[in-house]
Amino acid sequence: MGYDHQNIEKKWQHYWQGNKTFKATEDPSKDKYYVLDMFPYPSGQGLHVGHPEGYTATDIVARYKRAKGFNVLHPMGWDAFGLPAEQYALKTGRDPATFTNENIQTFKNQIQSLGFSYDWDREINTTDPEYYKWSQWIFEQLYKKGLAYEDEMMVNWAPDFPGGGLVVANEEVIDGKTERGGYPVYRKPMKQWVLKITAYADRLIDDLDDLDWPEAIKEQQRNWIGRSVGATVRFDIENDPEDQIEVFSTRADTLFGASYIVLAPEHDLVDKITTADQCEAVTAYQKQIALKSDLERTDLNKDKSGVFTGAYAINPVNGDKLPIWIADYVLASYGTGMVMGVPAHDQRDWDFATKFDLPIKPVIEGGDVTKEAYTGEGVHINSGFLDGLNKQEAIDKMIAWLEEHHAGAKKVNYRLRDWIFSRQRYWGEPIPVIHWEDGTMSLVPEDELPLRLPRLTKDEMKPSGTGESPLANAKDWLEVTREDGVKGRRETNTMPQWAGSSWYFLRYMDPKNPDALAGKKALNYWQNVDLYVGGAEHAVLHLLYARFWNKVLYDLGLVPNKEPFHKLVNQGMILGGNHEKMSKSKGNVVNPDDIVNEYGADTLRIYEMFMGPLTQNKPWSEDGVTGSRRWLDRVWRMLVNEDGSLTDKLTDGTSKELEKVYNETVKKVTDDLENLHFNTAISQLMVFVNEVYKQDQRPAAYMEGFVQLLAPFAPHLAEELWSKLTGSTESIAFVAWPTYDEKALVDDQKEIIFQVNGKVRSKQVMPVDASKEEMEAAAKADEKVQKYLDGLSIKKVIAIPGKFVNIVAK
RNA sequence: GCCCUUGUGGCGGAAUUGGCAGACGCGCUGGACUCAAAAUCCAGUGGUGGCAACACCGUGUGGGUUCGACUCCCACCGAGGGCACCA
Repeated sequence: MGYDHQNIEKKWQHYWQGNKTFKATEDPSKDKYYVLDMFPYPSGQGLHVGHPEGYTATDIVARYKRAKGFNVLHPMGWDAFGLPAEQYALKTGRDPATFTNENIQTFKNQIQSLGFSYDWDREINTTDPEYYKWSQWIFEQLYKKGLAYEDEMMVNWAPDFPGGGLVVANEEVIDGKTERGGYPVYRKPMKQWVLKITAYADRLIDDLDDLDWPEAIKEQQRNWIGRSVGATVRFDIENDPEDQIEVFSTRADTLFGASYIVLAPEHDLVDKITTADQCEAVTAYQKQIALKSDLERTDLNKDKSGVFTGAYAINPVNGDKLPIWIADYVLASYGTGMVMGVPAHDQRDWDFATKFDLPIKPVIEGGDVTKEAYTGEGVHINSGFLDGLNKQEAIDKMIAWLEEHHAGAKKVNYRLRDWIFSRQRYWGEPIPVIHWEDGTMSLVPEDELPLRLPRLTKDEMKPSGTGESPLANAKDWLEVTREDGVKGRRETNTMPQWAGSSWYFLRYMDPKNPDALAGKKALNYWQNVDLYVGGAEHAVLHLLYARFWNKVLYDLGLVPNKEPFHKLVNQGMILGGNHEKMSKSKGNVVNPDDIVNEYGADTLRIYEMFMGPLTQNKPWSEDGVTGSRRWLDRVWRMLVNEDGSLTDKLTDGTSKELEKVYNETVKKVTDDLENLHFNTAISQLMVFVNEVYKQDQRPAAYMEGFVQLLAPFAPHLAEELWSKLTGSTESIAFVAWPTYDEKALVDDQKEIIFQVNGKVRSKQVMPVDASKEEMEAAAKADEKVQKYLDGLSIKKVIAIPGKFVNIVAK
């Protein structure tokens, strides 16, 4: 009878649940620590071995911080709205609410079988009306602040998306296709709900600086927001006193080099300025462009195309007549949707000008503009009052000139666009808005929230075919009548999956509060998330949206912190044994349930943490799992006999032989936990066990300390060993973390390295406080060193006390 | 094209501030135990040459800085990820 993981794990999971060991309550006498996992979407597939990686990491930190005396908030919940459930419902006719709850139960059982120390009393579920009541409430606050508006706008329309097509947010479009499923995306004007995330663009960029996040993620967010500082320039239009051309440029200094103007084909001004004889060509081009998907407009078509409108603009700085063209390389959605063409110093403009034979006029010295655009630095030429200036001076001077002559101004532009918030779907939070037949619109009153999703039959859930949400089929739900008899229709679009996850970290602080998204007291105590762990795939979606909502709530005085996640860590992916991403088709998927049954949750936890650094991708290895299990067996045998009794090698007091390695282990494991270096912490625990096996005596104090160090990693085994060792009936969870004796780490003798010309040639044990001179003398006297010095003269000697001596000789 | 990350034994990976490269684990080899095997325990294990002491080589490639470079600098190559007609 050895280490029986089945019984031990069941026993302690039962104990923790029965005793509510990990229940968190606000306790002002303790420092708080909030450690959070990105909550999962409870798919029908169940847990993947990738899930436990991050969850184990946060669980280790949670358990460590508890032992360090922190009051730890460590919750779990379900991001349960979303498209896969709706597609499954369409296929099977089953009610999404029902099978979503079944999936949640499966996920929960699986997660609980891994022994994570979540406070399950705080479990949340985004599809629970008591939860989405507050998602809707937040939407209403956004609306009241003018941050949620309905607009007829160009949206990303994916007509082939199963279930009748779908509008997706800009962030959900990858290479002109939908992130989910890869369906082609077209631009289409549609009336949609939009959130004004652009109003927060500057703060979303600037506040990144103070966050303890991976630099790569911060950089991605900065790129996504895409702040660019430049100027607008206004051009009069020949024979059209009413209108003006206004372009955005980061290089206003090249205005003297402008040789044409380009408008986006969709721009409103196009129809007004096009001359009669160019009308046909322009209309044909517009039609052709409208049929292209985003992918065709960008990736697939690097060749420039465009049409002349027949109109001319007047360059404000020199009065030049510039032809106005339309071309699809100018995007309606960025800047003003118009650009000035400076072919000599912009490659795109150069390509266009070359193709259509427009003049190329250099205004910066350098390069050869007959071959390509020159985008390097240089002195201005052919530029009137800018001649002789360098880039920055010229930009500043030109902007001053434009402002003085009312022909332009300094301007900041963003790549970020407002967040398209409507989804033509059933399985999401209903947007709490009513459209009245008198043309007005109102919010569902707060005291009527939550606005519940109606149940739909299989037929009702089918797409309407118009691109409208299936909720349009729910007649009883849809139609409302006001007290004054005016009829209305509910908004049928629902919120995207990102809504529920944009604020869930706040709900955990006070998950049952019926009167607020969370109570003041709880919010002020827990503040924000100290450590947030999850996959890097959410770099610009979830993490940007959650920061945005948090800032809005902060501005409303509802949350105490301007940023929701102080420290962010992205765990790496667990790859298949063949170093490829796990997938069903490749047949390299590992099911965590199998590992837990055969080897135990503690083995899985230890293995996943020992594989390598948390943040890196690592291949799965079955041999690695058995190795981890063998080590836990070894730990068990270190303390427990075959018959289950404690080993008779246990002794009172400490031991000289183990003193140093024990203290080193406490120090190393503690330091490594602070830095999330779980793999090296485990390796140090292994070193300690190896040393213990070399000794006959096992000092109880060291054994207990070791079990405490092990507890965050392998909590079930540690609880069992702790109860055997100490006879305690209490959990190890709150036993104070071991400390180490600094003095025990210092030797009075140390091995000193003797180098000749940087190569190790000899070693000698010396007193640790030996002086430089003593070390140098010992090195020179060393036989082997002398051998290498033979025939050479010593040029220099470097000696670092306690480390090494290097003799440089020629 | 631009940006970020990364490259160390047969494999996963370690190496604090520039100071013994390869901790720990897997695998492999040998030994102990056993009638035998498994399990376990102990030892060895970067490459080349040598019976050996030992020598030389060695952290993607080529340079450089330094008494000393996996670590810092320059150029290049490979892998992974992000952005990409954003004016």
